[in-house]
Formats: sequence, C-alpha cells, structure tokens
Amino acid sequence: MGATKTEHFTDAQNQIAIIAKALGHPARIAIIEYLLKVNECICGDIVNELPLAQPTISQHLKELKNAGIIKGSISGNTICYCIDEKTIDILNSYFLKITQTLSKSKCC
Amino acid sequence: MGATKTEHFTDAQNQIAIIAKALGHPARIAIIEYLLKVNECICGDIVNELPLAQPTISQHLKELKNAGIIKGSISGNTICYCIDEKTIDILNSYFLKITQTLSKSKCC
DNA sequence: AAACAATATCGTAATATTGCAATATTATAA
DNA sequence: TTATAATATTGCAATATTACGATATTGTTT
Repeated sequence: MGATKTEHFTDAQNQIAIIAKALGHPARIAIIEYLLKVNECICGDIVNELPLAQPTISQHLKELKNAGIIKGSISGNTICYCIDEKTIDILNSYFLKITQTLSKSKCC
Repeated sequence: MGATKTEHFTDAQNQIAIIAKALGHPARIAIIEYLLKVNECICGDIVNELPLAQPTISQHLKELKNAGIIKGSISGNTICYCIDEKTIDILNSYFLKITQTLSKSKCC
C-alpha cells in the first residue's frame, strides 16, 4: 500500500483535501503571495522571484492549477496566471464554518 | 534532491504550508469533521468511525497534532483530542486577507 | 527562415507519505 | 496480579512528491 484511499471519503472531503494539499508547500504559498503582490496577471517573472529552477516552478504552477487555485491563460509568448477567487472562497467558507461550529461547542 | 527547500522561504510561508499540508488528506479532513460532529473532546471512537486501521489513524492524529490543528490531552485510558481554534483562526485570517486583496485587484 | 524567449514535458534521483501487521505501552477492570 | 482496552510505536512495502538537467514546444523578433 501507500496510496491515499480517496474512495473511502466523500467528494466534499476529497475536494478540501486536494485544495489544502496544493497549498501544502511553501513554494506554492510563495507563488500565491507573489501573485497577490504584483496585483495583476502577467506573471512571466515568477522564475526570477523564487529560489527554484524553472521546471520546478512550472510543476508547482501546474499543481496549483490542477487544484483550481490559480487559472492560467495563454497570452502570446507568456502565460497569464492569476488566483481563482472561487476556490479561495471555498476555503473561506469551510474554515469559517469550523470556527462557528467551535464557538457553539462544549469542547475544551 | 527531493526534499522541500524550506530554508528558502519565510517562516510565515512555511507555517501556512505546514498547516495546509496537514489538512491535505481526506482522512484528516474526516477526523476534523468527526470532531466537529461529536462536539466534544472524548474521541476514543474515531477508529470505529473511519475506514482505516488503528495505526493509520493514530499516525494521522499525530500529524494533525504536530501541525497544531488539534490538541490532545490524556484522560485516563483514552486520549482527549479536540480542534485548536487558534490554528483555524490563522487560516481564516490568511484566506480572508487573500479575498480582500483580490477584491482590490486589477486582475482578470 | 533563423534566432531567441518563455514555458512545458520527460526522465530520474532523492526523499516523503501512506497504510498496516506486529508489537509495545499504559491505564483500568477483574 | 492478570487480563483487557485504548492508543502509540516500529518496521516495511507501495506509492507520491520534490527538484532539476535535458529537451521539446510555441510564439515573437530579426
């Protein structure tokens, strides 16, 4: 064994896990923060901003895209990446709901 | 190679990544949702609730604990686990800030 | 067309994660 | 004290992730 048993869990649980997993690497957090900082989509200079080789960054971008956290569209020679608000909203409402449930809790 | 180059990123980036990574598995999401559902700390029956063997669940609990997402205290024979609100709050404010930044963005 | 730039893909080595059987630990119950 | 119950740890096989050099792809520029 060794593979995650996704079939034993609900679609909703797997979806949150996939998004969280994609955020579970500091390089990918750094990519997101850079996208926020530059405040626009043209992102051809991510490679110069991060201490990783170009293929590695390309791979991280792919994972963020697969998880729906960023979206990319081809714009001539460069590729325009930006954050997909919908996915961030999923996280926002998920964790907010946890906080709200906890506030009603008899837990420690 | 193969290991994550944490030293190249900020402490804040690594912290978010560690928390997100711990949430990046459906079994651990299921554990959290179960903790929320029972609405209390005594959690000796997680093993009966999840389709995984006891050592596997124990390992997932350990990872959630290491990431600060749950806290556990020994209570006689059983161990009392519950969600650590502080860590959920870190996520809430992190993703909320992203949403707020995006709303001011000239991005697509 | 040829050179160049930006990005993606392939291949692969190093490392990490997942899952579980077997076993250990520790507290309660008999 | 000897079971019994709950949880943790160990060890290991299967699989996934991370990182990057080499190379491919594709659009732009000359």
